[in-house]
Amino acid sequence: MAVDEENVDFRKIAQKWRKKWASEKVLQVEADNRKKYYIAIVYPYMSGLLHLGHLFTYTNSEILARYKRMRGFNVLVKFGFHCTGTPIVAAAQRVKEKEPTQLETLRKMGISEKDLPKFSDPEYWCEYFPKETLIDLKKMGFAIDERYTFRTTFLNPPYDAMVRWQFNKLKEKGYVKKGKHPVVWCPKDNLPVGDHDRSEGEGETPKDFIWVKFRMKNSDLILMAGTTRPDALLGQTNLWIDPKAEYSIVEVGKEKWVVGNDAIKKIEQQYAKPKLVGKLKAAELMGKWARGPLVDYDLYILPASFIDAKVGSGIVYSALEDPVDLVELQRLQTNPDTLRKYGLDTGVVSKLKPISIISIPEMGDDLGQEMINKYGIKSAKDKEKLEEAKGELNRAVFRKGVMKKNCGKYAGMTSPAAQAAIKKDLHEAREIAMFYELTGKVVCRCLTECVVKIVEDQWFIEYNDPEWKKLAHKCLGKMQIHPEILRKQFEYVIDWLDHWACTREYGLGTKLPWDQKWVIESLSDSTIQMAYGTISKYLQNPSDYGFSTHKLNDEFFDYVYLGRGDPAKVEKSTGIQRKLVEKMRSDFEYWYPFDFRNSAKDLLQNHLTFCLFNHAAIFQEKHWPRTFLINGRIMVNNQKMSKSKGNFFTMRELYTKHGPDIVRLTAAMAGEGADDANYDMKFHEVAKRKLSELHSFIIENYNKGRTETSPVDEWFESKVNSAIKKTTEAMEGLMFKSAIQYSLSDMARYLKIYLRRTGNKPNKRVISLFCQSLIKMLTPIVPHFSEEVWEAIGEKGLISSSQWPTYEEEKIDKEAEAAEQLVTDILSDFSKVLELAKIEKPKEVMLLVAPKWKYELVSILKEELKKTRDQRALINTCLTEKDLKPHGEDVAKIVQGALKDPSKLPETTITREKEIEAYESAKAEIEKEYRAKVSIDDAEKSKEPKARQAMPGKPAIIVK
RNA sequence: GCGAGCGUGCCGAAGUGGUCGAACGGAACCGGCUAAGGACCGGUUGUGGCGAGGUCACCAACCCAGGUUCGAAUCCUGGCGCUCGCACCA
Repeated sequence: MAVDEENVDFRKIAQKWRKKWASEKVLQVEADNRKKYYIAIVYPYMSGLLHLGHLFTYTNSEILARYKRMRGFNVLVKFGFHCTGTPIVAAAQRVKEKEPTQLETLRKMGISEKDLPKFSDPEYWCEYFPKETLIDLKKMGFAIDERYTFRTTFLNPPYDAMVRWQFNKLKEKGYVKKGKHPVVWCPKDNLPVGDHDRSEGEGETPKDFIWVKFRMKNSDLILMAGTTRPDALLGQTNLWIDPKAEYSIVEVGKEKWVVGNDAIKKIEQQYAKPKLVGKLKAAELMGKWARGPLVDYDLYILPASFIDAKVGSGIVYSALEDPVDLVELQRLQTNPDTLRKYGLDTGVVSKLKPISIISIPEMGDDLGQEMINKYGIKSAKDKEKLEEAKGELNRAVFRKGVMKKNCGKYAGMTSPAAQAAIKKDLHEAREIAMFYELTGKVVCRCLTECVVKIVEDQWFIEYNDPEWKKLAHKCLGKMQIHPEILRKQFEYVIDWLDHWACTREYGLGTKLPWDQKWVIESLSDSTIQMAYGTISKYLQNPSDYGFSTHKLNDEFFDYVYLGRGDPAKVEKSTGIQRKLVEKMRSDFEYWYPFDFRNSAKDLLQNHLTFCLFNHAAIFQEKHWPRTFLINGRIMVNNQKMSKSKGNFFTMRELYTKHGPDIVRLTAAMAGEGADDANYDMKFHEVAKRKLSELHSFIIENYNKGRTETSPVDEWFESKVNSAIKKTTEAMEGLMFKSAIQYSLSDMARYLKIYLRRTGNKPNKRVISLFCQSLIKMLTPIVPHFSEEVWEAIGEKGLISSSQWPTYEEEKIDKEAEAAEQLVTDILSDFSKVLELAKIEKPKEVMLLVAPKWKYELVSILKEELKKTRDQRALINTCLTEKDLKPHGEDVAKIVQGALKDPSKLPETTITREKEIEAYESAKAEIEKEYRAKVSIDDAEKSKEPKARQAMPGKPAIIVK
C-alpha cells in the first residue's frame, strides 16, 4: 500500500462538506412521524471559547447523534450558551480594571487590542462568545440545527420567561422557601467570598457551633460555652475559662451574656445587636457556680491552660470523657498551689470525676483515661498526642457510640442521633444559641480576613424534602446510567442534598418573579431547560413564524409543557397564533423527554441530580429523563489540563491545525467510562496516517478484484460481519472508543491478513462490503472524511444520511474463523521449530494431520468433561465408541492429559476436512514465505515418530 | 474527615471465579525490504531451566497483607496510593 501523506487535506474536505450539508439542509430538524432521539447537550459557560474538556464531552453526544441518525431516528441535538451567574460579570470587571492576566486570556482567544475594551461590558461577552462558539461547533461538523440554539438570562426574554415559570411551579409545590444562610463574608467588599476569590483558606466553610447557656448561681449572668458535641452535656462536670483573659457582659435581648471580648463581633454578625454593659476579670468568675441544661447539679468554674478567650465564645464546658478535659483536671488535682493561687476549693476539685455516658464496643467505661493510656500521654503539654487522641475518640463516638442508660430520654440512641435530638430540644427550649465558626482562616483576595455572616432572607430550593427525594429516586430508578457503577453515587447524592440557596444578590440571570431583589443562580436556572430546547426554534426566531415573544407568560408554558389550559386563551394573552401554540405543544410532546445527556463527572453531584429533582417535581412521569452518560475528566498527554501548565487548548486551535475529523477521532480515542481520559497529542499524526491509508486503499480497491471465491473470503466476510456486530453493540452501549477499536483498528488488522493470504487479490464482493461497512461505521466519528471517500468511490447521496450497516448473523462463521486461527497458530509454531532446530533454510515441511478417531475422541471428551472428572468413567465412556476401541492406550493417555489441563483440548473443534482445507489454502503462502515445499498428510500413514503427537487443531510439524 | 470510583506488563487499556502470561493500541528492540527511511513486512518485550524440534515443564506473577475456594487479576476483610465531589463555584 503506497502511502501518500498528502492525499487527504482534512481541513479542505471539512470545508467542502460543511457547505454541502448547509446547502442541502441535512442538519435541519423537523418533528415528524419517525422515531425521535433527543440529545440535550450540557451547555457551556460563555466566559471563553470551548476547550478540550468541552470537546471531549461533546464528542460523545455528537457521535451518538450521527449514529442514531443512521439508525433511522429523527435526531434533535439541543445546544445552548450559558451566561447566567457571576463569572462573566467578574471577568468584565477585571477587564475594566485592565487586569493583565484577564486581558492576556482574551488576547490568547484571538481578540484584537482594539476590541478588548468592549469586554468590560458583561453583555458583550454574551453577544460575542455564543456567536463564536456556534462558529466552532459548525466547523467541527457537529450535527446541530442552529435554529434551535439559544442563550440564557434576561438577555433572552423567552428563556427568561421559562425560568420564571419554572420557579413559580416550584413555589406552588412548596419547594422554594426563605431562610437564613451562613456565608463566608468579606467585611470590606460586603460580598460573599467563594473559594476562587480567596487568597487564603480554600475549602474552609462555616461549621455549626453551639453556644450553651450556663446560668450563674445567685446572679442574672449567663455564661455562654461553645461546643460541637451537645451530647457531652449529659456528662458535664465543670466549666473552663481562660485565667488570663478579661470577659465582657453584653445584653442580648433580655439576657446578660458573659463571653470573651472577641465574641461580641460574632454575636453582632450572626445573632443580634449586643449591648456591652460591663467587664469581668477571669478571677471574678473562678470558683463561682453555674448550672447548664439537662442536669440537676451546679458546675464549678475553673481555669484551663488550653482555653483561648478569642476562640468561640471564650468559655468551654468540661466533660471528662474527653482526654483533653481529663488531663487538664488531673493537672489541677495534682497542683494544689495553682488552686490556692486562684482561691479555689481543693475539696470540690478533688471530688470531680468522669461521668460515663457513652458506650463504645471494645472500650471500657472511662473513655478519656483509656485514650490517655493508649497514646501514652503524660501531661497537658503533650498537645499533639492529645489532639490525636481526642480526634480518634470523636470518630469512634460518631461511628459506634451509643448513649447509656443514665442519659434519660436519649438513652439507647446512637451518639449522632442524640446530638441532633439534644440540639433540637435545647434550641426549642432556648437554652442554646446557634453560631457558625469557620473551619479555618479565610482571607479575601482584597487581603481582608473573612467572617461568617448570616444572610437573613435567602431563598432555598428544598431538596431536603423527603417526598421529593422519593420522587427523585423513582426517576433515577427508571433511568439508564452509564457507566452503571455511578448509580450508587446518584443514590447517595439524592439523599445527601440539603436545601440549596438558589438566589444571588448580583450576577446575570433571571429575577426571582416574586422577589425582584434576587437573581436566580446559575445551577438552578438550568435544570429543565432541555424542555425549552424542543421549541426554541420558534421562540428564538419569532419573526420567521410571525409573532413576538415579549408577552410569554406562565399560561403559555403551562399549556406547552403540561397540556393545561386553553390554546385560544394563550393566543389572547400572548398574541401567538393558536395554531403555532398548538404546534409547539405537539413538538414538545414529540421530542420530550430528552433521551440522552452527557457530562463530565463533576456535574453529577449538582447539575445532573438537580435535573432529576426538578423534572420529578414539574413534569409528568412520561417526560422524565432517560439516559445520563458520565465521562471522566480529560487529561492532555497524561497531565491535567491547566493554563499554568501551558497545556490548555481551545477547540479552535486544534481543529484549525489538524482539521475537525482528526480532532474528533483523537477525542473519541481519548477514553470512555468514568475514568479520566487522555487526549494524546501524538495521536493526531497517527490518525492522519491511518485515515490517509484507508482513503487510498478504498479508492484503489472498491468494486475491484476477482469474482471467484476462496475459503479465505468466507473468513474475511465473517470477520467483517462480526466487526459490524461488535461495533453496533458498542455504539448502543455508548462505548465509543471501543466502537472505533472494533471498526477502524480490528478491521484494518483483518484486512492486512486477508490481503496477505490472498496475495493482494481480494474478492470483489467481499472487499466492497468491507469498504462500505467500514466507511459507514466511521461516519459518526469522521463525517467529512467519510463523505469524501463515499463520493470518491462513486456512491450517490450523502453518507451522513445513509443507513448504518447491518450484519448477517449467518455470515459470522465460527468455523471459518477457527480455521484461520489454526493457520496463524501453525505459522507461529513453525518459526519456533525453525529457531529451536536451528534450521535456517528448510527444504521440506510436512503437516501431519491427526487421524479421524482423534477428532471423535476430542468431541466426546469435551462433552463428557462437563459431566464428570472421573478418569475411569471418562475412559470407559470414550471406549464404548467402536472406532476408538483399537486405540485404547492412546485414548487413556489423552484423557489423562485433558484432565490435568483442559486447555489442551482445542477450543473450537472444526471438522478434519475443514482443517485440511485451511492448511491447503495457506499452503502457497507458507511455501512462499519459507521457500520450502509444503505437504499435508495423514499422520497415521506417516512413519515419522512425531506423527503420533498430532492432535485435532495441532498437526505434527516435520521440518527437514 | 465524609461519599463514590479506581489501582493489571515500559505506557495506555481489556478482562469479574477455571479456557490468563493476560486481548487491543502505543513504545522499545531485533530481523527483513530498501539508495535511505519517521513508511511497510516479520518477530521479540516477567524470570529461571548446560530440560526441549514447537504444540512443553517448573518457579514467580495483575498495589500490599490476610481470607473464602479443589481453583482468584476476578469474591471477602484490612492497609496503602490515586481521581472526582463535599454547597452558593460554574
